[in-house]
Amino acid sequence: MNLKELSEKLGLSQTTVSRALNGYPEVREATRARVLDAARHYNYSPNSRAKSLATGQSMAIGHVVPTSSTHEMVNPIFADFTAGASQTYARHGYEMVISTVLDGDEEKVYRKLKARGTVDGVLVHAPAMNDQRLSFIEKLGLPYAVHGRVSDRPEPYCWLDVNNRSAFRTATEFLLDLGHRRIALINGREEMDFAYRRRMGYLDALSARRVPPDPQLMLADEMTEFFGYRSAMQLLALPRPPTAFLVSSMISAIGVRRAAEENGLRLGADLSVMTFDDDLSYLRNGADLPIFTAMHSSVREAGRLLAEMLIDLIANPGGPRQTRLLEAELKIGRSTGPVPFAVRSA
Amino acid sequence: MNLKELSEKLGLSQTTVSRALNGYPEVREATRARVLDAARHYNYSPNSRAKSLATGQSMAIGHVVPTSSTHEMVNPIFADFTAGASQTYARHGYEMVISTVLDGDEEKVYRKLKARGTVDGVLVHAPAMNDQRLSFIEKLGLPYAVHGRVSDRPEPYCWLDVNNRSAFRTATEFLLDLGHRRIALINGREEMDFAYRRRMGYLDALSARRVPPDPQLMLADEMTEFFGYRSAMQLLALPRPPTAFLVSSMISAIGVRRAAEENGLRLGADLSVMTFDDDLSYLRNGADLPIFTAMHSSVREAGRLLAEMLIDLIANPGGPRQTRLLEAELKIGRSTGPVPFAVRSA
DNA sequence: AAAAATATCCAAAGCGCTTTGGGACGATTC
DNA sequence: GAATCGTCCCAAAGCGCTTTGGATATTTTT
Repeated sequence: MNLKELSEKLGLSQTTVSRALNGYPEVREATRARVLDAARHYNYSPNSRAKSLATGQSMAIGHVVPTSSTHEMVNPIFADFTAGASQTYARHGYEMVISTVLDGDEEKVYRKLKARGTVDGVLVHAPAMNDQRLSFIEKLGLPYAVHGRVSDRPEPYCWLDVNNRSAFRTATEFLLDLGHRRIALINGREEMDFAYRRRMGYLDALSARRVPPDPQLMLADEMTEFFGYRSAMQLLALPRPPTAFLVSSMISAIGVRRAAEENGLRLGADLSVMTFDDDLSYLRNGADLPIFTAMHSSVREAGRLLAEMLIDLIANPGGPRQTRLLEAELKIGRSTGPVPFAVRSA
Repeated sequence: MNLKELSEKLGLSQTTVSRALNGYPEVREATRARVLDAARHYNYSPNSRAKSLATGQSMAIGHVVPTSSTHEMVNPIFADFTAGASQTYARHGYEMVISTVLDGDEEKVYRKLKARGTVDGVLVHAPAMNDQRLSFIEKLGLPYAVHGRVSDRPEPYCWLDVNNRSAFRTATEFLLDLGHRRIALINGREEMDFAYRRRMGYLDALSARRVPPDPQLMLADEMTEFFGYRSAMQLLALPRPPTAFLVSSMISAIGVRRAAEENGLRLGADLSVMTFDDDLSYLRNGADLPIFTAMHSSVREAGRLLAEMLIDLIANPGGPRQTRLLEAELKIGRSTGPVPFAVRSA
């Protein structure tokens, strides 16, 4: 069933039917009702390709996900973020188009997306420090919104980010208040902008208390379970091991917990662990009492909001670039406690 | 830059340029080379909407992800599965379109996808027992492939599945061989087809050894960390607690480990835990020695393969429905061991 | 009652591509 | 030398929609 057939059934022109369906005023209400009824009855939906071609809008938004051929890491927050974004898209009649791309092929993919008219805009994930992509996408003239920020980018652009710096400052202060002085930072890869900001927050808090940072205690890598485990095993074997761990993700924190367990250390008593909780749906941080003391911010909500901002930008390309900084919330759980007496007195 | 402009620059007709680009034989090789050069030079990519309209193919495949408004659960394997599928799509020039949908609206979404010509086929996730979707999609005439199977469906359809039954039979036998008799099953929701099959495999092994199943030891729910934790806490508090846990997902197994830890039980010594390892990229089951003894099968590889099968089906709609059953592999880790002596002698 | 304004509808062009049905030309065959 | 056959190219139709620029009734205004 297409527009032509539908209009023939109704004894109307395609013009009138199209206008009736799209809410234009040049059609009598009685006629519009008749058209809508018929459309429902015949299960008519306009062909999206034809519509796109005619309007010049694709009503789709692209997410380009980098996938290295070597480590094949998929960001664990990706699923929840896109689920949030997708809800917004659905509400506004947009489709979500996802492409994975090998490192280095990114520009080619963005260029194609633009040239082929596949999408009306793109959502940029996981920006690195001084990310090259943004100025490239900007030059292409493709509307875009960034999940995170790019340091050293003076040009305005549309972004939404968690205040990673203040979150990690708060977390570090919390641990300092408990008496911890040797606090390990298990961070994400520090070429990533968010990881860099987190380290800054951690250092802010240390220097405010005149605690000299120990480079031995600061590790950074892909935030897997195994990285958390390996880092903790290594640090706990030091002559003067850390008494607290600040871990950039729940997944890695779980690895830290495993290492603690193997060392016979009880969380919250012998060892304190804090983490950043993205509120992943399959990994909720406890129902009543949180498993981990954590800085908490829903990545799904971030997806919903940022999608909204991008849609606004597409609708209003000349408008100002919206930005939004979310504050993470401290949630105290069972994984932290005061420095053990043995260490304190040592 | 569109086809018209490109052909004008070349002094050729649109027909010839189109044919040159699409590899048709009616064009001289010298001309084709000239056209390809120009296309590269001007960064020309054909508008995908126009192409779709002309060919009737959308070169896109839909993934419809159910999202309940109440629990908002995103399947943790989703990201890895789609990453795999997406690689295949990219290789074949397909786009991946993802829609989330609230419970109950599924038929509407599939119908729209078909009527609007947004996709050439769909990939069906997480089929339930006797899933209604398949016959509906079949009736719509939309090519589809299923990740998993649907019991009690006599009609042929394209699917790829892990042999869940044999995997859980093997796992249970492994635990029985270690002397365990009270083996808990922490399963996914048993309306889901895969969970039902897993339970069957578990029961197969028990009955082959004449171990009567204890309904108290069989729990099923959404496979979150918390569900694993809560289940284990509950079961370990029984008068005669299980000595082994067979857990349907790594995430829940991590929850079980947390419960074991809180009860002061060492994995592999005081308590055995086995799980199913989908080889998620952010949750690799150990580098050298696996954390958990597990049945192992890569869900990313599943995505790659199934996408390939769906593309075949779209290219050859009259052809036979391909099916594929993957066997999971037993990987022995540190989380299992013989029944503790205290229990054995009790 | 005539003129102007408004409401309601339609024919046709156009979005950028593919594909059908030739046409022109040189090479081959009889 | 005419008929046949490939080779190489083109004009135009068509995919299903939106939208422009009227056309025709119907009201409203003067």
